[in-house]
Amino acid sequence: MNYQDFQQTIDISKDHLYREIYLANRDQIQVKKEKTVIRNLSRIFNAALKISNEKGFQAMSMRDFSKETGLSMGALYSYFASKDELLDMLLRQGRQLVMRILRQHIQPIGDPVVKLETAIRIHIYLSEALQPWFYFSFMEAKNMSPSEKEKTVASELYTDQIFADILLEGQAAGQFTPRDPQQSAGGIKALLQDWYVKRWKYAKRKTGVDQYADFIVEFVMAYHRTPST
Amino acid sequence: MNYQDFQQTIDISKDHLYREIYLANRDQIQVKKEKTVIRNLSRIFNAALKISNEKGFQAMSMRDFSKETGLSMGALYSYFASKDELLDMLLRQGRQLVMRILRQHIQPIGDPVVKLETAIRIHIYLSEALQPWFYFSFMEAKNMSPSEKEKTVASELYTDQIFADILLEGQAAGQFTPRDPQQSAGGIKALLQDWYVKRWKYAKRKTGVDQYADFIVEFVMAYHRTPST
DNA sequence: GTCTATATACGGATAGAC
DNA sequence: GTCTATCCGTATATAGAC
Repeated sequence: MNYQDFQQTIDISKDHLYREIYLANRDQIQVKKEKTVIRNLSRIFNAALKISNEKGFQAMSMRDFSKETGLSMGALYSYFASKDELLDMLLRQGRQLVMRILRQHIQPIGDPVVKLETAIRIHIYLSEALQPWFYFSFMEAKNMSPSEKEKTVASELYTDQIFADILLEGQAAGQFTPRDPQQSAGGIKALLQDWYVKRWKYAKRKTGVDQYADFIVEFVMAYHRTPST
Repeated sequence: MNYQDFQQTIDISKDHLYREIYLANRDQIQVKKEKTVIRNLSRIFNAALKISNEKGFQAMSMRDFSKETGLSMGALYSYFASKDELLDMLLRQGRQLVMRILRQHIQPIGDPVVKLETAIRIHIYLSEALQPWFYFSFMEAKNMSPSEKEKTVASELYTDQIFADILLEGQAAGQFTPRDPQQSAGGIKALLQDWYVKRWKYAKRKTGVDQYADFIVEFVMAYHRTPST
């Protein structure tokens, strides 16, 4: 699989995304016309990610935000109860989408070597497709409400565990070198995160997403398919 | 070298650190008694790093800050002209210290294989010794003044280049597998950064700094001292 | 050198008109 | 559904007493 193949599978999901978000947050949202809500939620999410990724969520004033969305401050507050709740909504909905896509792509695969490569590629491709959200979630962890913070931590540990499990399985089958799976999983995650955290660097060097994925796969495989020292 | 060896070399530098900072910022600091300045600068730096690493530099109010330092707001403003200048001073002084120690330890080494291992270990040990500053610098990059931001980016690229140069040298000598040195250097940096960015995770797993350094060295060496596929 | 008290601006949030 | 006008708290920064 390469990035283009992946993109096609995710575009379908994105079509229904804002409708889902609307349905999941019906109680909070005071506006009732579905079409309006979907249009404005899309503006709200995009604007929040854009401004936050430039200067941070806290530094984004509601006046900045109002300007970027094209909605008045009064109108905005009929979509969420407070700025903090907007933050929680963004994180919650993004996390759900990410988790769903990850599971969809990784679960069906049997062979550990193929599964490891697929898990790496899907992570990178997904963080490319949803780069603003990934960066946002990474940088704003500090500002989250305790309950959201907890879920973000849990989600980080969960994806670590996906990799650790694949490695364990492959070691049991004799396909991978014996290494500490937890430690390896952490290392892999660090390499995956660099793609969306240091985007400016890779843009500057004109490194493409497929090129980066190839590199990480080789790097990781060299450690896990070589006799240990 | 292990972390304990490293610590002894850095403690000496730390003794003179605040005196240096005082001398470098004499023009800005209105207080003239050296002993007082050094004592208060130490409080100021530690408090700023502590609060910022909990909730971010912007979210740290001058009232919080005053409480943590034990100095009144009026007194604080005789050590820096504005909150933004405090941020710049913190970053500038930290960067200088980090660069100096890196160069000291890495430059004298000849053999590329030893040099690569040493560069990795020194980076990790240094980020352990100065963890609050490293985390701070990483997370606050967004809020920096344009000139500071530029210097932080330059510093990131500079340390990338240190690794790339070692790899190139080793490849020329036939000691390393041919790989893209820029790409490898970026990957190594990502692994090094995880140690101070995800400290909570390693603390939870009780992974020690020497254990982490051993892991990264093995991981990196597996990729660079194996026949390429 | 350090404090307390305060000037001044900007933040999030809401009420009520349209 | 959306807008404008405004409330009120809290932010940074400073002036002047000690």
